[in-house]
Amino acid sequence: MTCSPQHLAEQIRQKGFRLTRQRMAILTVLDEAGQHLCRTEIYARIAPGLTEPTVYRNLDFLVEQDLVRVTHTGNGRLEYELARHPHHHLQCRVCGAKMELDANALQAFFNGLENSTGYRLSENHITLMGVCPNCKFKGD
Amino acid sequence: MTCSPQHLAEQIRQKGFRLTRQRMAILTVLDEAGQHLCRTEIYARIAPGLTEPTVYRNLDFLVEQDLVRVTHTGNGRLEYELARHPHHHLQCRVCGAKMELDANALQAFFNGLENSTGYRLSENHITLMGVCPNCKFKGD
DNA sequence: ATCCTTATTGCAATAAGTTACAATAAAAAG
DNA sequence: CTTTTTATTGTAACTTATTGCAATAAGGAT
Repeated sequence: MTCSPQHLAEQIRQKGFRLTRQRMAILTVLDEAGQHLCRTEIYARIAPGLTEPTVYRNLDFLVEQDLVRVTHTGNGRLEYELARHPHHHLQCRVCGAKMELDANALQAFFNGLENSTGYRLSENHITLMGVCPNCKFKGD
Repeated sequence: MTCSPQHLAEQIRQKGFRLTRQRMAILTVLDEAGQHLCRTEIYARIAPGLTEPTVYRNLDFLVEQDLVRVTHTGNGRLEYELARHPHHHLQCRVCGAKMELDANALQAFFNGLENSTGYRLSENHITLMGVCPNCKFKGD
């Protein structure tokens, strides 16, 4: 896997930044979780010895460096995960179930928008809200 | 205009909720701003006498009732505006310029996703990030 | 291995946001 | 108009997030 914590750590060095135990700890937590976590969850899971400002600042840093991806969920919170394969999310606003949308599924749409607006679209990890088939059925 | 503060206020009553001066004050601030505002900005602009919990709770309430629309911007903050015509935003991550995307421009894309996923997509006000033509030119 | 440089961290103070619950007031009924 | 009901608000305590700055330690140089 090209996105192990070790690999990401190496990228921090290559970009000319310092690899600290604090940054390593955050990457490890995200790796072991294997899913989106919000800031407080990350802070809670991390081994004692890191302060909140450090954790939050480093999350911002890792996002800026494209080593961690951030998305906003239905509840308005930001959630973080290691930047593995690009994807988006579709979340049910009733039961909260989430499904991944492959980035390719949105590519054509993004291309069309680039043509019509002149913008270059980049690094959008979006979470769309909807109602899943299950809850839709119950609702009817 | 079908979305004046007065009209929205009337809808609150029609839905069986109470029209309080606090709710009216929030709608008025959003109306007079005529643009997205984040929570702290709204709280700052509002006439004295409203408390933070009241402002924030009512923003949540108004969003739930579809009278106010919320979107997440590039900086991770949530921004609010009166629910006028449905649209989305495209924001330049370099200079911050924003442009509106008409909801119709995304309709075909949403329809396709509904077919392939089985989800019903509802009330997504999304903000896509990109680089505007201007900044793209300077960058090259 | 030791010394430098300065990016990064921790601390302390502050600001922003949340929660639980008692007090208030909007709207309906008499 | 007065009373009643209960949705809504304000208060106070608490949790989470941010900021400025001095102390620390990562990584390059000697």
